[in-house]
Amino acid sequence: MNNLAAAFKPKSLKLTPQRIAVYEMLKNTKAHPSAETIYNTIKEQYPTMSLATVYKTLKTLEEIGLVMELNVGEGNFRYDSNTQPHSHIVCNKCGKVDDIEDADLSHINEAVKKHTEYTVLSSKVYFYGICPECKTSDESSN
Amino acid sequence: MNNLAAAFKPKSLKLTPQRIAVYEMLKNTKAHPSAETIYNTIKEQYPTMSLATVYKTLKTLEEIGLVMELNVGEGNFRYDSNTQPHSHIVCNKCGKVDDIEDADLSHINEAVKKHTEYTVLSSKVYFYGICPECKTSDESSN
DNA sequence: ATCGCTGCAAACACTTTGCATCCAC
DNA sequence: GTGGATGCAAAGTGTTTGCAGCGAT
Repeated sequence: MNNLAAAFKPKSLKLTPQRIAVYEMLKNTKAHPSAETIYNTIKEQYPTMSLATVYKTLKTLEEIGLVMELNVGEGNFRYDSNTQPHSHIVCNKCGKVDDIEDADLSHINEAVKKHTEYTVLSSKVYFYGICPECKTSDESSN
Repeated sequence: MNNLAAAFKPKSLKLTPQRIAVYEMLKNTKAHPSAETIYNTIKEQYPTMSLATVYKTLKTLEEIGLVMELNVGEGNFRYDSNTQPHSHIVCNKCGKVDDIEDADLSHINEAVKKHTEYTVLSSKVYFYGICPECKTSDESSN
């Protein structure tokens, strides 16, 4: 939350309970939730919270670099409060999204510069597969 | 189009003019168009074509592996008739999407297996940057 | 002739916007 | 006190679906 205050002050953004709740919720999960999921979670404690506010807050947080949007190809966005470069893996069965933090993929940005005339600024890498839990339930259903 | 006939016959899918038009249009462009763009292009020659048919056709083509969906994070899907593994680069200025075909990124699937308990099946890599055309127009506007 | 495909319109899911009220500063 | 934020509802996108008529096999 100190993160929030520090980032908000110079932009004269207001530190509202709703914004704090959205950011704290994201900080405390590894699930990369969608706006809808964030809304449903927070609503339990902030019954007045509206989905539009969640969207507006996420957009604000993204603009100041505290949150990043993920798009794993489901047709909606997921959000991640880890803004360090890292890749993600999606379970093709249950749709879960996990971080992949330790694999160093930073060299691919360098590698690709030899093959394009674009100025390369960033990259997003998504892996797809089957998570351990779904592998286990596969076995039991066979 | 022989591709189409060959892929359709065993699945008893019908080879309609609309489906041919969608697939040929995708085969003849490098622009990774959205469904809407495909629709607008084809409509000139097939005025009766409907957007719903474009969507249905793209879904069918994807299911039989003749087309792949791209999701560069715009909130819609783009389509690519090149189903060989390759990555894409998106211009942050004009939104253009280009193929990156020569950079060998296949090793990242192997690399990531050391860092996850998922069974890794596939990956999607998107680079973001500025395309040569937009770099040039930047200079002239400065 | 059959069964799948088309095309229209309506429905849907996700996200954004307008605006009156509210509250952090 | 003021200007930005909230929350509702309505509108906007992109995509999917239902169904009657059509057309490829």
